[in-house]
Formats: sequence, C-alpha cells, structure tokens
Amino acid sequence: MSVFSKGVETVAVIDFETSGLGPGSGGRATEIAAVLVRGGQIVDRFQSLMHTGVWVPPFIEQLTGISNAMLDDAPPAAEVMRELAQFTRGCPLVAHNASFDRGFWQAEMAWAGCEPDPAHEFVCTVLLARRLYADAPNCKLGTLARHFQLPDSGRAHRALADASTTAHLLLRMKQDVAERFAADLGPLAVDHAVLSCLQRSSKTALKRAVQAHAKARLGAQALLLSA
DNA sequence: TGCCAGGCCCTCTTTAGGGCCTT
Repeated sequence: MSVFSKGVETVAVIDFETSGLGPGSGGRATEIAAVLVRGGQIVDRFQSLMHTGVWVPPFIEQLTGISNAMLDDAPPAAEVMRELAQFTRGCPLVAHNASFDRGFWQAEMAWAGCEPDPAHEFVCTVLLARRLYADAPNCKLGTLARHFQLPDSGRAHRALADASTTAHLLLRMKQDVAERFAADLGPLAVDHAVLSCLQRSSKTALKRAVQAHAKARLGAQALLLSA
C-alpha cells in the first residue's frame, strides 16, 4: 500500500490560552488543548490548565474565564507539555493564527525539556481563510464560526472550545479546497501538505500552487509504485 | 481596556508602512 492510499493522516489542532501576547514579553501558557482530526472527524481530545506561576491580568481572566485561583491547583506546565508532546507525536499541527501558538508551543516545550518533533509543522487557518474566503467579514475565529455556522463547541476563549472550532473550520476548508480544486487534485486527498502549500501561496497563485503540488505528488506516487 | 508583541500579508514600492490575528 502506498503512503497516498492509506488515508490515515492524523493532524492535531491546538489552541493555547495565555497570560499575554507572547513568551518574549513575559507571557506564559495558562491552558492548552489539542484535538486529533482523522478521516474527516475529531477522534480524540486533550485539555489541561497548566501552572507556571505566572500572574494572569484581570482583562485576561475576564476574557478567558481562567482565574489565578484556578491555576493554583493546575498541574505543572512541564508535566502537561510532556503529555501533550506524547499526545501529538508524529502529527502535523494546525492553529488559528499559528504564529501565536507556535511561539508558545516552542517556548513551553523548551521549558519542559521536550525535544522538537520534526513532524510538528504548523499550518495556519487564518492564512488559509484569507486565501479561500475573501467574502468573509473578517478572519477571526468567532466570525468564521458564525459565517459558516460551525458546530457550537462551547465557551469561546477556552482552549478546548477554540481548538474544536478550529478543527471544524479545518474540515470545512478541506471540503472547500477539494471542491474548488477538484480538477487539479484529482483523486489526491486534501492533506496537510496541500494546505501548507496553499497557505504559502499568494491569492492569485492558488491554482498554480495546487497544480504544482498535484503534479509532484503524482510523480512521487508513480516512483513508489514502480519501485 | 486597548493595542503593549510578533509574524505574516498586502500595497506600494523596491524598503517601508499599515492592517490583521492571537491572549
């Protein structure tokens, strides 16, 4: 069986709640969630508050509903990140505004002493949404959820709810990409590599990017089958 | 609360400015 016919690609959609806008400015993670997506559906979930000792400003407490008191009883951040690394091992990652989550991911993993996983390549649903949905009012997660009437995943700005909403958005995007580029992709699945290709291409180069990707994938598949 | 940071994209321009998105 070739790698292209397995159809078992699992991606991990993650979301951090934090005390600030970046680890470089003193921000630390307060909660993390990851949902595993495979075969067009969510197949597993991980969520945990995490104790770092950071103080959460009132605005963030109000925004997320995560209080300093809640974090006092949370498990140590390093312990949570090690569990998360195991939970997501071998999976490409997806996040809404991935540069934000990637910064905290790398910082918290490093503080936990976890080795980087080469499979953890990020795809950003904001970049994809800007490519695919020019008619959307904006590309905020909540706006896109309402725009596409995605399933209600619970309180916004909690990690599991936002990760679940992002996962539903990802599934919607895969469906739309498959329909929009059916002639170029043919029987190839819309996998993480396709989305990575799309998010790096300019709006006007979308079709060329998909065609180039499909051509490369078909060439690699032919090589494998002939080996 | 509002826009503190950082990364990315778009536009206009070719180096820089402005906007979006995340907590």
